[in-house]
Amino acid sequence: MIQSPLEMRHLQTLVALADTGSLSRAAERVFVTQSALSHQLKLLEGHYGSPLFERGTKPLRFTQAGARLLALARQVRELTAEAEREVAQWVGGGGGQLRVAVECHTCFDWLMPAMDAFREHWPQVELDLVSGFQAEPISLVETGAADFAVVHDRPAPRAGVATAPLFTYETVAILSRKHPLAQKPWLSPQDFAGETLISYPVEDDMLDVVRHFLAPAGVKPKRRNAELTVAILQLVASGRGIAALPAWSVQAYLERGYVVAKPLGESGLRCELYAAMPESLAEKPYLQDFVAKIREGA
Amino acid sequence: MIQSPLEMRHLQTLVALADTGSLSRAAERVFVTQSALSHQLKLLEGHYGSPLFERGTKPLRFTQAGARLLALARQVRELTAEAEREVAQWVGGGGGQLRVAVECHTCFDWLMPAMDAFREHWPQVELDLVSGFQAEPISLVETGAADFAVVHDRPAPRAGVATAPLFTYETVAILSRKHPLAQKPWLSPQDFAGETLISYPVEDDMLDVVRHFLAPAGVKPKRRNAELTVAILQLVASGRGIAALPAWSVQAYLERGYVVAKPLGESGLRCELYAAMPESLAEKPYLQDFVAKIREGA
DNA sequence: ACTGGATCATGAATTTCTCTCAACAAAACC
DNA sequence: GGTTTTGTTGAGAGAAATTCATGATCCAGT
Repeated sequence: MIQSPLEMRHLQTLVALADTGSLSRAAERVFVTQSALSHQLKLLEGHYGSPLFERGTKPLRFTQAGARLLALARQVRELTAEAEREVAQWVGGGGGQLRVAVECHTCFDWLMPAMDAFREHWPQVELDLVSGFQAEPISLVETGAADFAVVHDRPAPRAGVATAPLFTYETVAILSRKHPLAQKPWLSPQDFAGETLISYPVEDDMLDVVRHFLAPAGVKPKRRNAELTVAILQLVASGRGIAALPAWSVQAYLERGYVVAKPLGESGLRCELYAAMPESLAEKPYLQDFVAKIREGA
Repeated sequence: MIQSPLEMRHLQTLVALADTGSLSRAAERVFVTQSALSHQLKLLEGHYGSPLFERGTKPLRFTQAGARLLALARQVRELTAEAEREVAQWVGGGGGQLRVAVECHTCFDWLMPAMDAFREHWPQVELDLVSGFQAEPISLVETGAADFAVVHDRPAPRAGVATAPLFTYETVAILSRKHPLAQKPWLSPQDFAGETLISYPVEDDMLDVVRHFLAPAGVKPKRRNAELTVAILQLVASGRGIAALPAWSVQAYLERGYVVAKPLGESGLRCELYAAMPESLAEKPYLQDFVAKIREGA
């Protein structure tokens, strides 16, 4: 065994690097500054006497050495997670329940894979979805009706409720390619004034656009609803109005040129997603694992 | 992936714990204080909510959780070492030579397994033994005639020569069961006065006993030589004299009651083994790995 | 049961490291 | 060519692991 400076955090970094394709995004993923990663990698590369990836390519490309260490990282992470799950199930008795409350429709896109992975790894934990569309999800946690809520922005601290950041994303305006506003580099709230906002059938203040973009500017466009993301896009493409969705949820359609996306405001509208859990459960390994799975997007 | 406090150092600790069977010996093995390990393990056990091994049994017994993590540790260490060897061979070109000089006969007992493992892992490195029995091994390194020397005690720093601690051991006196001195709890230098010292055919000052025990007290017993450890034991058992050998090298014979061992001095004679290497090579991964293999005893 | 020695635990202080911060360099992108 | 994104670097702050000193516990041998 070579005494090496390789630590778990380096393995996490490598995986995040491969998953995100850039230093700065990898830094977000592991909740440190990109400066930290730069230092980390400099040290590693110094130790191995070789660069681990080519900088300045998008996405970055690993060198042979980097790729080998990345493979190691994936193996080790997998093995470690497995061992720790086993131990946790012996120690914790294996039981438990996890009732998930969600307030945003698009969340299901990433929630489903995470839930699937979870079910496989924690078969003894009862996993349920409780609708969060009527009540505020966080109050469901507070009252004990849910064990896990996905909420927007950092929630105000409440007694008995722990929170953890999940990830951030950008919500963008979606327009038909032929829409007049498609010429602008970005959209202002006023641009929505005469338009129809196409969205999921939820309350106004459950929508990122309304809460953080339109409402502050006093703009209240007409609304039209659709249950499914594809349906919304259909309406947008046929010129029935504008939508506002998380950038990643429409990635595929943008690449095909089906519709176009525009930032909301000059610097875009970034939204943060947080998890809220009962403090009594926050330390449970299966809950922490669930959070981790969501962060990794699987 | 559960975000866990499990770090590489913890895995090293677990393996050392299993190999040595006690906290304090494991601490020696990883070159930290026993206190450090105690803290480490307390943290780990706190995290997993379960003890990892039963204390106060000799050797210690792992719990189910501890055993699982130990298995993980072994896996991860193996995978990591393998990956790093590959990377090192790509980066370093794979070549190199390793000429080993040794000054003590018993060293071969642990050197051979280490060399065997090394040959397997670094097939491209030329591994040779150069006799260190005529010259002082460390000067062979200094003159460039050897790349690796095993020496006693911490060597005085020399220009261009790097040193690294290998391990410590106790050398004990070996007597026939019927020998009068076998009644004493420990032997003083004076006890050797009228006796015959049976040892390997090397200079006086190459023997731990002489250099650190007898010579300082001005005692110079008669000497009689044998090439092989078994031969020495033979002579001892038949009452021809006393030997002084590393405790671990005669372990098997002691258990069978073939001979008896006595500490040299009231608190025993502990010897330290060091490696001396050219500074220019000290950082080479294959050299560090060789050191590591020796420390692990394989 | 008592004593001596070895093994392990604990708390405070220190050292060691990593991270962040802030300013800079280098690309990339209009 | 300016402007924005992305990565680098050095210094300082903060956290965490280690050591040191000491106390508790356990086992062996009488």
